[in-house]
Amino acid sequence: MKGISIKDIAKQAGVSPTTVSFVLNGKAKEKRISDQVSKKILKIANKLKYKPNQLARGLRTGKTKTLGLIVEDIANNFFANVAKVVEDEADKHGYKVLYGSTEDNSEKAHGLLEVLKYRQVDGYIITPTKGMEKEIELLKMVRKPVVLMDRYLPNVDSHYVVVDNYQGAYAATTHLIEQGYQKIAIITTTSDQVQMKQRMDGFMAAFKKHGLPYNKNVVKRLPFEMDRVGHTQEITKYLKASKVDAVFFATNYLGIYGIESIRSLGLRIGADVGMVCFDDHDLFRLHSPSITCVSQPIEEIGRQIVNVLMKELNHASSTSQQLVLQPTLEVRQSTMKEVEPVA
Amino acid sequence: MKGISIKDIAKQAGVSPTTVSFVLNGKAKEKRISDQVSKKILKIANKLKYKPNQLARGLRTGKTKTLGLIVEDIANNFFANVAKVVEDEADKHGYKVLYGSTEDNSEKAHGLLEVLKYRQVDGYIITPTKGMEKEIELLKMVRKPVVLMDRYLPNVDSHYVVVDNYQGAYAATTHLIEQGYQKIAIITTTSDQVQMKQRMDGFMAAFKKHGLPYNKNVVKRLPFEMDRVGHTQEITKYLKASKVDAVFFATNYLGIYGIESIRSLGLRIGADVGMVCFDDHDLFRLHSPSITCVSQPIEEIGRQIVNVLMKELNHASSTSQQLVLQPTLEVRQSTMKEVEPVA
DNA sequence: ACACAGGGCTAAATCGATTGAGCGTTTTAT
DNA sequence: ATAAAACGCTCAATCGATTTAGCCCTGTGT
Repeated sequence: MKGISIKDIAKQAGVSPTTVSFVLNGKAKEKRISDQVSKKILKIANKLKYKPNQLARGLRTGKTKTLGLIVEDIANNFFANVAKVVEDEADKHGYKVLYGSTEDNSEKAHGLLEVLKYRQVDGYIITPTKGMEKEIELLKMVRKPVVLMDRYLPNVDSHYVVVDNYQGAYAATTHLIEQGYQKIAIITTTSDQVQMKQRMDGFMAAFKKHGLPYNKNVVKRLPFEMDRVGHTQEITKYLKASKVDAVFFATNYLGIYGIESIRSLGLRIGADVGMVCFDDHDLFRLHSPSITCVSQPIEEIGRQIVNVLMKELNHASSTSQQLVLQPTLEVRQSTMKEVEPVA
Repeated sequence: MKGISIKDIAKQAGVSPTTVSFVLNGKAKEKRISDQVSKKILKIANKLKYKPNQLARGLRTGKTKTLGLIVEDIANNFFANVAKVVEDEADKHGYKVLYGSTEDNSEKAHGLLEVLKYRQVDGYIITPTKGMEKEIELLKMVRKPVVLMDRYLPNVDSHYVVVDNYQGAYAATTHLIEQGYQKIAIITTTSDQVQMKQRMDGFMAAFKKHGLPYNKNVVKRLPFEMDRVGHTQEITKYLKASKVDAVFFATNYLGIYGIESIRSLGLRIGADVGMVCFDDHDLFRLHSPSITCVSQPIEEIGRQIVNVLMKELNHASSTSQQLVLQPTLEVRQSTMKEVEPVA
């Protein structure tokens, strides 16, 4: 029950714990341990199924082989999926993951960082909240690798892995225009975080490129804190008043509320009102008509996050790795003016 | 950067680390440390924002204040939601959570247990896979608290938190009957795990109670491994052949495939074919018509899991705590024969 | 006055792994 | 021939907190 320690191996091999440590850490050559002894130790370690005690090791080396994953909400589809990939990838490198959700609340985020800090995690994967700049800088100070995800902080030079929100929004909007929609609107949040700003910019660029007439009614902003009923009411009201024929929803949940709103007006999605949404969701794929969306490469996001983190853990680079992945436009039925037969 | 240690406090207070440790662990009285010294130490600890190094503490005590959470799939809605509650609750007790997904694969599950073991987690929350009996027994041997979730192993005496699958299925089936559906079928998995068996039993009990005519066509079983296309094809074929007027889907994903299948047959959900599904999903709530389902009390499940675990961590009880929570039937449009206006 | 009983605190061992310094012996270089 | 280098390995300190054993001092009882 005690678990096999390095001492047990040393005893069986008739050598000192030091030697065992050297061999097990691949320093046999460097430390001039004979092949005979090396082999013997390895064999015994295998036989005993020795696993180093990570606590002891961590105490001595300061490395815990643990990563801290701070997401906005682990119960959210996108983050849960990324979390899974991250866990898988980290595992390949012998790392485990401690996670936590911020609910986009700076206080909670701060608390999580505190805990992870005195748990001595080796690296951080963070979906930053507002005003987190100093904390990220602090982690950089103490040379803890940090990779931001989903969004980054414009005035902090850090590693990050995000998608090209601008391009995604641009492509989605262009698609709507090419499908023949004329009065296109964007429904977004009041947030000024970078990812939202870029989606807005991408939308506007496509909008203006095609010379669509702009007035302030083209943009509808809704506060994140508003509840479900509030959202659908506002969207419904807006759709009724503005008589748009297509909408670009800047987030997942806005799209969902949008579906409800469009339906409640008795309008047909696609035929009467086209729609595209940023970020995919089971619901969009399975809905009838299915919903066109800008899909984020979740697998790749997760892989790259861990990839960047591992590089930093091995030898910190001087320049920040800032990866902008391309999302893909998933064309579905919600952007088709002709009614298609249900597949 | 080094972090405040117990020695720093000792130095400032002019006492030994031992004394500091006693005071900080609330053993001041027991160890007869004077109030003066106690207060002084506490004050300094606060001022310095001392946080014990969990590694050192863990090395000495064997307690890491970390829980291992092994779920079937962290990217799955249900598990992700439970995970979130678990994390929150654990945090209240000063515990952090290491997670992992099994994909219902015994090999992966075994690997996860290995890692968590030599990471010295204090307790385990496990969604067991087949043939995990010995491993659970082993953990019991070494007195590591384990709480199973979602399902349990019938021939292992362990703690667990599950929902009343039988009642849930019984209520759902009864509801279908009371809504006037006559030819009711169950579509379930080929799995013989306990939760599936109970759902089947609950269905059959309601079915027979109301004297519905039984023949083997009432039950359709589909293998878990089958892909999406296979599932929808099989379900579609079955629905066409059996001419049922309502279906009880025994899981989440079967219900989703079911929606697709029913639609592809040009049938109206609710009006032509009633449906109920075990387990809720965003899609069911937002689908139109919305889907009646048996909803699991996720908050409560998460809370109770941690609750049981904490009790065990504090003082192991001799009897197993086996909680069976009641699910609730969420009646929605998919079990209404009359077509309702979309809300 | 002397033993004995607390009271108030500390020294040192311990958990398991890592690592800088170093110790004998043999080989190589000069 | 003799110092220096190469070998092959080990000692002991260290990480930070916990915990057992015990030291010294004061007060009490007889």
